This record gives sequence, structure tokens and C-alpha cells, in this order.
Amino acid sequence: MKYSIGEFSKLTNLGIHTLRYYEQEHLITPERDSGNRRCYTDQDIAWIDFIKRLKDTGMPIKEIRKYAELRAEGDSTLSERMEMLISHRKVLNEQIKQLREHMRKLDEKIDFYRRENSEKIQLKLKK
Amino acid sequence: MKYSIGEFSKLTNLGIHTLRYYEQEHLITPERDSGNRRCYTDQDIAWIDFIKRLKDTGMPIKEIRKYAELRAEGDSTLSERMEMLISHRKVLNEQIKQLREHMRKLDEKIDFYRRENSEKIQLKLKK
DNA sequence: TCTTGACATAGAGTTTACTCTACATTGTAT
DNA sequence: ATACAATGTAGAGTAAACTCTATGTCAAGA
Repeated sequence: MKYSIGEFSKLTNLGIHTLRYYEQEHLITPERDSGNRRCYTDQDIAWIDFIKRLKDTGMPIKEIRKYAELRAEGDSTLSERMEMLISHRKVLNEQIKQLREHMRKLDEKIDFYRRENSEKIQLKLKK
Repeated sequence: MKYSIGEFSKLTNLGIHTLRYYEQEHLITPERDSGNRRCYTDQDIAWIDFIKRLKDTGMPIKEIRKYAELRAEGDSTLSERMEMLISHRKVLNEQIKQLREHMRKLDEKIDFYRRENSEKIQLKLKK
């Protein structure tokens, strides 16, 4: 199937402006029809999903762009792309570890508050 | 112990400019000495650590500011602050879940590449 | 006393990632 | 044929979170 930018925008939940911006940044390069309109494909949906994933895990547009450009070059860049993913995997792993630590500390703080609060309540009851 | 902004900057790894910016945004309000210089304390170090944690977990400055202002009001806001933390805890939990899912998908992709690559190698060997 | 370095404020500049505006063109329904 | 909604490009505007610059003050060492 082929999609106009409007349809594709709905399918991906990315604004039309954002899609054009991504094109400008070389993240995605849809074909054009006879009237110069963008034609997005089903593969493009999967590709945008992947871009979103990279974004959600903190990869800046510039680096996603590097990946996208390698991808556009074809199979000869497969191993280079794999290296990028493996190195990104490490980053992701670190992030998860960090968040767990943050969660732990947050729980400590919540516990502390709970204790503080119940002490305050004890005091109020004594009064 | 009391610290000048320069010392405090080193202790917290936040630039002097950033510290002044945080003050402007009401995240932290150090005392001033006779000559109007900022005096940071050891508590301030712990407080900045906590601010960093909130930032690292995606809380925007404006919301941290709300928390900081409640904190400055004292004990009467304890339960309100606790509510904020508990609700932030949920966000954090969601984040961790999301990242795990991203990791899973990333691993799938890496696996896929590995297979692609080995096929390519097989083809080369046959040639 | 003079100079230098850390600090002060006010405000401008930067980066990232959008988001919007203005204006031209095109495909489609009436 | 015409109106109008979707699309096109170019470029301006926005928001967040810094980051830097200009200019001034002041305390301490040479």
C-alpha cells in the first residue's frame, strides 16, 4: 500500500510537519508521485517505528540520521549498522540500570516521608 | 560546611551558570554572605543530588520547581510532596517497562542482522 | 596601592526538536 | 469550470534547558 503524507501522519501519529522535518534531516526519504507528492509505504511504517524506538531511548536525531544514511546505502553497511545497534544496546542497558537505581532511591525517600508523616500524626494525637 | 558557588560547582558537577539558572528557576535558594555571595551548604549537595535524580527521570524543571517550592514551605506540605513522589514513581515504573520493551525489540533486530550477515557470508563463500 | 581572580546581575545566544505561517500548486467533488 | 481541501516549499517561531557575554564589585596577595 501507498500512503499520502496525511494518511501516513495518522498511521504513525507523527504530525505532517514532523514528517517533513524528518525528511529534511534525512531520516526518511519517501518516493514522490507524478505531482511531486510524497508516497509512503508499509516498510516506512516499520522504519518510523524503529526511529521512534531509537528516539525514545535517547538517541539524538543526528545519530539516527547516520544510521538512516547507512541503511540507505544498502547491504554493504550491514555490519556497521549492527555495531551501532550493539553499542546502543549498551547505552540502553545502562539507562535501565540507572532508572532502577533512581527508583530505589525514590522509594527510600517515599519511605522516609511516610515515617516523617506518621511521626507528625503521633505528635498531633499526643497534643 | 559552607561553599562558594565555585566550590559548590565542583562538588555537584554543575556549571556555575547552571547553578545560577537553577536559582532563578527557584530550584535552590542559597543564603548570601555579607558581600552578597552565595553560601551553599551540605544539605544543598543532597538536594542537588535529588534534583538530578528527578531530572534524569524526565521531570521537567517546572515540575521540580513546584516540588522545591513546596519543600521551602516546610512540613505542612509533606503529604502533597509525597503524592508527587508517588505519582512520579508510577512514571518511572512505566519508563523502565518501556525501556525493557525497546531492549527486547532491539535484540530482535540485532539477531535479525546477525542472520542476514551470515547469509551474506554464505553467499560469498558459494560464489 | 594596585592588580587579579572569584563573584554579582542582566540579558543575549545556543542547541534540539519540533511546530507553524505564508504562499503556491494540484487533485477531486459539484 | 470552479471551489476547496490536501499537499508542496521556504523560512520563521517556539519551548526547554542551558551557556555565555558584558559589565561591575570586592577581598586578598604582591
